[in-house]
Amino acid sequence: MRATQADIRKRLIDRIQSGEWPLGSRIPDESDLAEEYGCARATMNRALQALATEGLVIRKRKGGTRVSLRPVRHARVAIPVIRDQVEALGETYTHRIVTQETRLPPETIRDTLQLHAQQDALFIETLHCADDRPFAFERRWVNLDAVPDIRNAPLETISANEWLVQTVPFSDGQVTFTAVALDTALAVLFDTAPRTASFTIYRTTQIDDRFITAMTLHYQPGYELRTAL
Amino acid sequence: MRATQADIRKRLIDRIQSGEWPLGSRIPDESDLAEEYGCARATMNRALQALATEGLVIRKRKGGTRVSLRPVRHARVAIPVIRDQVEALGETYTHRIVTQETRLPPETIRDTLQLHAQQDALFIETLHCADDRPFAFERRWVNLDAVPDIRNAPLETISANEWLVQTVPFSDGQVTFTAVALDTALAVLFDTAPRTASFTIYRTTQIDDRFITAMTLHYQPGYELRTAL
DNA sequence: TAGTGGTCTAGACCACTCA
DNA sequence: GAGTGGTCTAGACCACTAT
Repeated sequence: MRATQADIRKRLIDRIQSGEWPLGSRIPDESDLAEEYGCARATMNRALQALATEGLVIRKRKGGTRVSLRPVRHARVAIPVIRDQVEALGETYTHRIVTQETRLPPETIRDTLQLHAQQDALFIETLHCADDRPFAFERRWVNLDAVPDIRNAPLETISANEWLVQTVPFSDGQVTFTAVALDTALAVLFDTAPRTASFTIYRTTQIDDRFITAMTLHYQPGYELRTAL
Repeated sequence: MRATQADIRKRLIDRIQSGEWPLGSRIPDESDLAEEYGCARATMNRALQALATEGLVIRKRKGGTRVSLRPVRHARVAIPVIRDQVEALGETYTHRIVTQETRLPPETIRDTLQLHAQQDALFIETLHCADDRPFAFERRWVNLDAVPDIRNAPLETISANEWLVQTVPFSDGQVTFTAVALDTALAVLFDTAPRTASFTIYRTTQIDDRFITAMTLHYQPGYELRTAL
């Protein structure tokens, strides 16, 4: 069988793990390795690029390819729509709008969404439930200039989370994971003690330089976000 | 200038965002698109594969390429060595071993590391500090069969975290992010109130089918893990 | 400035999977 | 069975950067 990129990658990793190529050392260049493994340079290039993406090697033009001294591993975390997350657990998704109003946002939100000084924004609080039990609580500000149509969206039927994903798909954004203590009102919602720890995601969404929405999502106590390295 | 994969990708995304290719619709195949954009099929293939990796389109042999109905975004999170994390903040890293002993692990750890019934494992608790302030607290079990040399490692000088990254680099593993309430002892360490919320990472590490270590890492209250979508 | 990786082209064959 | 994506080859030129 012909050598594939995946095979070659494994064999290269072996040479690193075995210590044949120590951390920080320079390894042969693409052309030499391609010849050694009997493949085209393009194939070896793909294999080495994959290793670079994983953080195992560092590649520089003219500088060659080196085994990473400080391999930084990356985890790829899926950020699904909450409905999908609940349904993936085999439970029934429902949501309830707790607050929905158009008003002046606080300064931090105004800065984040890059709004003008006296510009209103849409504020929505949504409780997401799994089998009627609270699953996550969402606080969201929406830039009405960026998505004016949301004024007419049936948010009782389709959550702002879903509506935005369908309407402004493929946006860019920033995500922050953290842990916060639930305030009293949220503790009541989740039927737990005040100050219980909640896994929390803070997220902003934009398309190009147009800031669309800023959201805080508090998950139910005990929620875990899992992934493979 | 010749059309590059990145240019083409942007132009394809535009056609999706503009609604020309609605969610769920099938888009032309590689060869047609390559002809339309005046590039080789391999180039178009790379562009489309990138979109597939981002979750924007779904590709199937014979089935063609479709715009994803439910785009699942992914965030790529770096999992650095804690020393690097602290030093990236411009602070000085130190660590202190709180506990270090070889003993029988609890059942959950025994299962996770796939140890025999009466097999000892190394238990280490480490406090990681930034400018002498507690930064994160690590509880770790190490499979001594997998890395016997750790018995002789100078763990006071180099933390188990760093030693393992250098010794068994490029391992696979599972990562779980969650929020937990600090117990009393940890609250004292972090100089905060008991039950304060702590961003917590649970992680296991393996090479092939060899389980090396299981670790719980409690970050200081207020810690945030940031990334871009 | 020369060596190295980055990436495109044109062609080929293969592997899935839908009809 | 036929259409589509998956991926390899061989060659070329370009862009960065270490020396």
